[in-house]
Amino acid sequence: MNKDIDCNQKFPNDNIYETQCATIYALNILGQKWKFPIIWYLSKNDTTRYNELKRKIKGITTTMLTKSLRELEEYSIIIRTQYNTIPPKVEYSLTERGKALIPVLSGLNAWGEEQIKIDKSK
Amino acid sequence: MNKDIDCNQKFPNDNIYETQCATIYALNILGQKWKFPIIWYLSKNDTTRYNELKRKIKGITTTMLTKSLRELEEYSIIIRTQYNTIPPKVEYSLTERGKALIPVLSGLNAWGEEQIKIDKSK
DNA sequence: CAGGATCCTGCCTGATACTG
DNA sequence: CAGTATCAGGCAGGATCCTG
Repeated sequence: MNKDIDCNQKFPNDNIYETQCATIYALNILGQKWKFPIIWYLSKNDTTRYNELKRKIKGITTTMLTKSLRELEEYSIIIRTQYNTIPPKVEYSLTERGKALIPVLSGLNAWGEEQIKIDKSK
Repeated sequence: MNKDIDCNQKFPNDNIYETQCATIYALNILGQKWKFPIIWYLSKNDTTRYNELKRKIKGITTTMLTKSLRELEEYSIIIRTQYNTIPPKVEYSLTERGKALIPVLSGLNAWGEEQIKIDKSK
C-alpha cells in the first residue's frame, strides 16, 4: 500500500476520477467555500427552496449559490426538483450519496464546537 | 437555537473567533488546498520531517507547505519541534486538537473510497 | 422565484533563486 | 536540511444588473 498522497492536481476542476487518494477525491468535490455549508443546511432541513438557502446561508451570493448547487448536483450529492409553476419553484435535497456525508459534517461541526469551547475558556 | 448558517465572512483570514457556526469555524482553519492532506499524512505517520512531507505530498511546493504548516501550528493543530543540529532537523506532529480531527478525516476518506467504488462499478 | 450574464479583483498558488 | 524572498498569474469568489 502506497502511503504517498497524490495531490498533484488542481481541484476542483480536474478529472477527479483519476485521483489516487480518496481524501483528495472528496475534497475535489467538496473543497470550496460554500459546499459544506450548503450540505450542512440541507442535512438539517430536507428539501429546501433556492431562496430559502440564499436567505439562511448568510453572505452567499446568487452566483456562488447557483454554481455550488450545479456542481453538487453534477456529483450526485444533491438533487434538484423543478416545478413548472408560476412563479417557478425549485427544491433541493440530499441524495443518498449526500446523506452519507452527514456523519462527516457532524464530526467536523462537533470538532469546531469543541475547539470554540476550549478557546473561550482561555 | 438558530438554524441559520452564518457564513458572512471571508475565511481563512478573518477573525475566526467571532464565528457563529462551528462548521465555518472549522473550515476557516482547514479550508484550503493542502491542509487536509497534510493532517491526513501526519495522522498516518506521527512525527514527520519537513522534506518527507514535501516528498510524500505530491505536488506541494515549499511555499505552500511552509505556509500551511505555519497556519496549522498557529491554530494548534500541529506542533513543530526544531533541533539545532547541523544540518538542521525539524519535525512536525499532530497535537491533541489535531488528533481529534482524525475521525473526521477518516470519515471523509471512507466516503471518498465508497464513492470511487460506486463510480467504477458503473 | 430562481436564476443568467458580465465584469472585476484579491489572494491563493506556483516557479524560481537563494541561504544559514 | 529546512526553509525565505521575490515575482507573477489564474481562478475562485463577489458585485451588480437583468429576465422568463
